[in-house]
Amino acid sequence: MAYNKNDRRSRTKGRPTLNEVAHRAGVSPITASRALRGVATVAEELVRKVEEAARELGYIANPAARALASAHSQSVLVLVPSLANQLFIDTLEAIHSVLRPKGLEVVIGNFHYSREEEEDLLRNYLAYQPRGLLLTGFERTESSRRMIEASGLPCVYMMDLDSGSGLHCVGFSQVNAGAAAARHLLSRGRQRIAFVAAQLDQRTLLRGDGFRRTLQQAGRYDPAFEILTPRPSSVGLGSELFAQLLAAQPQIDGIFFCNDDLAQGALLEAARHGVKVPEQVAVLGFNDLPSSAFMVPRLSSIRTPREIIGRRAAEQLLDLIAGKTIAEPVQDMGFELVLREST
Amino acid sequence: MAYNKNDRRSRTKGRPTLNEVAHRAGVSPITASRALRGVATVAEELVRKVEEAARELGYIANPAARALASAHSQSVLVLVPSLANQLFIDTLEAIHSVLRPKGLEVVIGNFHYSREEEEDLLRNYLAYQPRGLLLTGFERTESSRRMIEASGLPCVYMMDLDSGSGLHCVGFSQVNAGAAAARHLLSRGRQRIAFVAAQLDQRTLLRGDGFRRTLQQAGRYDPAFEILTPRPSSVGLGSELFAQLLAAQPQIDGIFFCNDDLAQGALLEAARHGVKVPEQVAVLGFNDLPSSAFMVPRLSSIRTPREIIGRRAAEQLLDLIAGKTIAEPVQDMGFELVLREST
DNA sequence: TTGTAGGCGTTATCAT
DNA sequence: ATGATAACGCCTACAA
Repeated sequence: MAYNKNDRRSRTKGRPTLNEVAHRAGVSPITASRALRGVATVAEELVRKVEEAARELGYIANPAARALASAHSQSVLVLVPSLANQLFIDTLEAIHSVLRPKGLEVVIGNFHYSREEEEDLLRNYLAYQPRGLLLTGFERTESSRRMIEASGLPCVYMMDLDSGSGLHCVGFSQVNAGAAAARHLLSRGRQRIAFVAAQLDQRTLLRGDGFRRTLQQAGRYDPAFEILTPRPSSVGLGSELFAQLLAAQPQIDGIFFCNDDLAQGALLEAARHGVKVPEQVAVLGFNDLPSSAFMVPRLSSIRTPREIIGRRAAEQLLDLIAGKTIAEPVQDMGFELVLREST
Repeated sequence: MAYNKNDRRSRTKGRPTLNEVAHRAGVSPITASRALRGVATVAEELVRKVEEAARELGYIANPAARALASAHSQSVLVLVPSLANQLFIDTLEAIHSVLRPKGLEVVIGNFHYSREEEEDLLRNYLAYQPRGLLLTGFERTESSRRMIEASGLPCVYMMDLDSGSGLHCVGFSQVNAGAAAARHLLSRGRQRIAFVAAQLDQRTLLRGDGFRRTLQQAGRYDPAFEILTPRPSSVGLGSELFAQLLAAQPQIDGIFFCNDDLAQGALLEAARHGVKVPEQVAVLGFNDLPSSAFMVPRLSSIRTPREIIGRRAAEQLLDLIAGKTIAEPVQDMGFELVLREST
């Protein structure tokens, strides 16, 4: 019997193909395919044979061929604004932990807080035909929105909540979190309360809104007590802004920082200048990063449930991919005020 | 003229294909392909036409089809041990900045300091037929080594140096860095010098070796002044280990931490207990993370050139992919002692 | 410089 | 329950 050129039984180099597995198992390629994917009805014994053949050959499916034939890859595209913020690393880990066991690859796109970059990432990565999308927040370009819509892909939005839109989202109310921060500082008897924010992404701004509104309602809002800068958040920036704020407004007795790294920098700067925290000025952070608990004084913060958000968002996406209807498209995971020594 | 079923001129749904671009430009698909990739010799005017057609159609090549036909994707696989360490984020950013403009996608694999996980990642991601590999360090399983070898892919090793092997690597001598740390502490007149390390990956251990050897040569080595733990490095752990070490060995007057986060934790713990740094005990970190410069006192550290390492490694890989011969397969990027207030 | 033919490895569709 | 056949969209090889 002559082998035709498509027959790979005798091939000795390169990775094994489904064909070879099929031959070794004595079945047709399509049966091997089905057996390996656990779909449809394949006789138990055949499944066993195929799996054995695959194992012996060290067979691993070619994702490109698979994607081409099925018109979709086994990946999920996750877009985050930064990798420098531990917040998103934690989120990614959580996502990973639920998607990986399901055989889905997590493709990470870092858009550096740039809407244009996010748009580019979408344009490029959508071409990979991912199974679903995990996006951060609701703020993006019109083009991005259209591409997401046009892709028809299941999509879950993380970190923020948006009840009106009908979008699937898992997060917490940024506005409420900001309000809670203000209420806490107020409850500590603080009178002249500042807000310091960097990066100025949508969520930061919403936090600021909630914070500001609460202060206003308490008759304690002063726009001079606000520093907003688009510069990237960091410990160094926190030190700098703290010094700047206290120099300009020495009477301030409470500060809410939009992220823990800023607050940590403030704590450090305060120590350097002998400013007593919380006696002279209370410092409240946001996100509760791991190191915050070890600052001097230990930083009070608002803990955001990024692990749960990541997990739930991934699970919800899994359901969407499976075609299930989501009972609760808007999942509020809340947040937690973590009181330590700095407030 | 009847359209055959392969003819997509009239197709109205789904993403545009190369065929459609070709038709619109009035050329054959292969010419369109060549024009878009900028390969071979295609008449300038045809290139223009094809590009215009592609733009009008919003054409984006299907990576799966491309990978299947060409037997390789447009991705580079980068394997790092952690995303929680800013060190690797910086490295990834640098890699990104050189590979992205060349049209290469950076696929990130986080192996969580686990050799087994790295092996899994290789097994899975090699199936994607990346153009090249960017790996961290030299420590891995035999299987991993074999897979890398068998893949025949260009590969550059980052962070450490290994002159004997003939492997391409970009990094610095971990041993020398450890030695430099010891020499510095010694030069500060420290007599009882400790070494605190977590994670215990190969590079950390090598740093320890260099550090230890230098102390031994100076007659100042005491094994009781060493804490090695496989637990993950963090600020909190640094605080804990510092307290533990000083309780057990109060006479210690200098400590080298294998990573800045540990050193930062130590500084915080010292402040909490009124231990004077550097008067009573000098604290030296490693990597020089951004926040270290803002600690109280400002942390002395050894700055590792991860940005340059990432960039150079990526550039070297690009050369390898292009089939160029590398003049300097081993690139020592050095390190820098950053003296601040803690030593 | 351009085009033709064929195949890359897998899965969907339709039979059996 | 299993298989034959034909795509999937692009690129390599070779031919013109």
